[in-house]
Amino acid sequence: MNVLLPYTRRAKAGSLKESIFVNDLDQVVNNLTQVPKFKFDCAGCPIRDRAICSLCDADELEALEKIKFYKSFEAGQSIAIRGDDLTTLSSVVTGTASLMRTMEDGRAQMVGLLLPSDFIGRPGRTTYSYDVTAVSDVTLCCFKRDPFEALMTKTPHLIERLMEMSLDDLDVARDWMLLLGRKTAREKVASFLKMMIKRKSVQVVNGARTVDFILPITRELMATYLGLTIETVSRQMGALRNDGIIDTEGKKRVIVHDVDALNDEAGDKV
Amino acid sequence: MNVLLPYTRRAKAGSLKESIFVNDLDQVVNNLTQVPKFKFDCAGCPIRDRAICSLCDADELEALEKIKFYKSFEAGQSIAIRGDDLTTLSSVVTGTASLMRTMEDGRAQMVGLLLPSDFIGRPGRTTYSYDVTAVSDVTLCCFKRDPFEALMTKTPHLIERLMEMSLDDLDVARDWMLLLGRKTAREKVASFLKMMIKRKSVQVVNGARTVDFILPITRELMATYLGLTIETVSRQMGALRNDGIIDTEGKKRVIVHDVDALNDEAGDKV
DNA sequence: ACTAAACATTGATCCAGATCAAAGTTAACT
DNA sequence: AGTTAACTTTGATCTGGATCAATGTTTAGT
Repeated sequence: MNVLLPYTRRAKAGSLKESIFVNDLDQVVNNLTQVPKFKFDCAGCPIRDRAICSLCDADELEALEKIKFYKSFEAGQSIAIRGDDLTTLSSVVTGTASLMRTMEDGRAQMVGLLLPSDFIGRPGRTTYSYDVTAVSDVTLCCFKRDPFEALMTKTPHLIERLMEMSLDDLDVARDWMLLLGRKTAREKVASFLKMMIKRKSVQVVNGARTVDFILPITRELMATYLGLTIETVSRQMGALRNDGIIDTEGKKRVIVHDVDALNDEAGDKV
Repeated sequence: MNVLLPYTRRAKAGSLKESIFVNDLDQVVNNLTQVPKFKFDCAGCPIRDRAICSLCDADELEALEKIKFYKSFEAGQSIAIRGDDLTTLSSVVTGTASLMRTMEDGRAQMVGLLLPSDFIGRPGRTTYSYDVTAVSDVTLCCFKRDPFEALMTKTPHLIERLMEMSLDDLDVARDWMLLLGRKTAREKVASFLKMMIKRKSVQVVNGARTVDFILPITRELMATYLGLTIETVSRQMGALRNDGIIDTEGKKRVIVHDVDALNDEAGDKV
């Protein structure tokens, strides 16, 4: 049996300062300079090119702009609980959030990691299907469901983009199923690091070989993500370090010496 | 390590007669009476009410009817391999197919079980992301990608329905992730039986308590589905039988005595 | 009815990863 | 700089499910 404490235990203990995670350059800059968190309009929006609105033209964007509003959450805060009324649909603008499914006895499985541009909620549903939690400080671009759905019927670009995004999410979920069902602990951890490199589009330092980045989540969340325990994640990180595949510094910094070697450890052919 | 033989080994050995699976009444009737397999038009289509076309009005249906054609596969046959050109999109009309991801060394994970009305392929992709295999004899309603996509841009009902279906698939995949990552073998097997009852909409015999049905897949595919080995699936089926939760007859028939008891074993609250 | 291939069950043993239990680090706040 | 709570690592042991190895059962085709 594989019982993890419910994630809410961590959330209660969270405080603003202690949990600054460095997910991308924008956020680092925000944190360092204490810039007010959501002073942008659509024109200056950091996720304009890949969010739900990315196919929209100027007119459509204007209509969206009229009904949008921002909302922010501190690291560790619950954004929504499975079963909550889904009155608001939103996009992650900055920060990282988790999508989680839990069992009565506390066993928890992360089923999605939400990064900037990812969409929360689904038109046509009236309640949340998952627990959504802010992993780092998070800013959401929100729409009330009714006006958004009304707009959607008039704006094929929105449906098209939402469909693209849903199908991409489906592919990610299914790859993840292979990981959860068939990969070894070492392969799981290597796959996770590989995915971090891919999704964060981390800058490559030494001619596509060495990559240096900051993990956006704790060992506990990694374990929840990978269907493992904290101890196993820790041991596998240690093993990858001993085998010279990676180096670590502090809790969060990871240096991958040879991306190809890491890919081999992940067990995917391509 | 958890190596299963690649599914293709089974496919090669398959022959038509040996693999008649009883998925639903239509198919039983087809098999028994040797009715030609796809003599229907859209008006008489058994999946009209829930397939990709379910929101379409008469005009839209007529346009679809012009470009559709049928294709059938024998049990065990490969429908497509990951990486194949995705020139044809299709809906399952009768039979059962599997969506599979495999690793180089033969480890395989089923990532979707396709039943009548489920859609295969995705607009906007040019290759298959998964191996698709006919589990029973399968009939598909097919569309060439180009004319279908052309039609889709003019027919919001198609996009809307495809989006609904994709989002449903995503929820199924994520529930499955919880199963793969955190459930015990017994819970996995119970969850599978529960899902069979739910998705097949099997007729209830004794006042919502006893349900009697035919498994559409072998122990091997159940194992591939659940991230287990054949032996473990077999032992857990035996354990559920010993504990009086189910009875079995032959390889495929299952009698669930108490659906509520089965639900408890599956480990989901609702 | 018989045969052979496919499929399923059962038993013995093993091992990857869980669990239990400290001890060691890190970093926010005083 | 020191304190403390949160987080991580490391070690010892246990166990659920994998693996190895037969044996039993079903069913298509002769």
